[in-house]
Amino acid sequence: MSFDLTAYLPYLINRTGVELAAAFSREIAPHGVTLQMWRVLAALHHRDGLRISDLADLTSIDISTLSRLVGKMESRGMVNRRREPDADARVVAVALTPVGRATVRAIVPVARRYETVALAGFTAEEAAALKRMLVRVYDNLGGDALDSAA
Amino acid sequence: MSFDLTAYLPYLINRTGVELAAAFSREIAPHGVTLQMWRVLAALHHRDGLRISDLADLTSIDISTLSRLVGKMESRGMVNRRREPDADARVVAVALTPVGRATVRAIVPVARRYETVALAGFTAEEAAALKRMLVRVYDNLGGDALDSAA
DNA sequence: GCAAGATATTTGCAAATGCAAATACCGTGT
DNA sequence: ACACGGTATTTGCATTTGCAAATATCTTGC
Repeated sequence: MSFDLTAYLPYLINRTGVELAAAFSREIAPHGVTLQMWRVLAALHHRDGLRISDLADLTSIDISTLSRLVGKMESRGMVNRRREPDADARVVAVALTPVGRATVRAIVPVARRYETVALAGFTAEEAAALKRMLVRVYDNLGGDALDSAA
Repeated sequence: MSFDLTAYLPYLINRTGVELAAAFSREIAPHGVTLQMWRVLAALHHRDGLRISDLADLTSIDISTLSRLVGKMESRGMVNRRREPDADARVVAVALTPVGRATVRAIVPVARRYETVALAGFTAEEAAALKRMLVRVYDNLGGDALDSAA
């Protein structure tokens, strides 16, 4: 029944993610942005005009949380929400405002520095290998391989 | 101002961690255990009799959340809390009960299977390399390298 | 053209979370 | 022995979270 926590992948990923999130949150707080808001901003920087459900996929934030978060960001002038009249009237397209874009511009350098610190001591090849492996793990979880009984 | 989200390490780590957590949570729910409870149980399995603050370090759960969580787990009979009379009376040692140990025994196989699925297609060397790199990233974040201005 | 089932988003609500203050205890210097 | 600054845990409180129900819209089959 041995089970080595310190070599258990979910443990290693979780603690790294939590640490990264906590440190980064502290750093962007002065910009008036929470970590979740940054995730939305980064997703919209990646591709603007996303729908709420696309944002949920891209940010790993629950869709109902996002609905409220986007509302808050809208009231702060970072994004706007609109239903395209000519398209499916159920979907809400979220787009960056000039303020939102300026916020992204302000935070991207911080984000870059963060990655640099996280990967200190890594060669470019190692960093790329790590990222590739994380994508593979993510993809492994996507399927329904886990639905089967033990 | 380009910023490729899909190659951004914190993004890759976060989405993998969230996915892992969500899927695993679903799976252990029938055992009457939440993910956070499992983290506490796994930490105590790693080393029993830990104090609340040690548990916080090991599980990445906030200490005040842990205080309440351990209370709940105690009321469910999974752990007990005691202040050692001969030792520092401020500290609370948390220990697994027989019920807690049985729960660990029930969940460890699920956890093992999870790691297997997450690492499907990885050679043993690749898996080990991934884990080593995650430890390195975690260690990189530990210091105060991030406190300095950009 | 309309009923019935799908899909996108919002909202209700209870539980979880995290910061800060409160509490309880320890240790040192005098 | 005692005041004082430090440490461990708990508690107060406001915010965030996520599930499920409600709402609005679409789509398909008839």
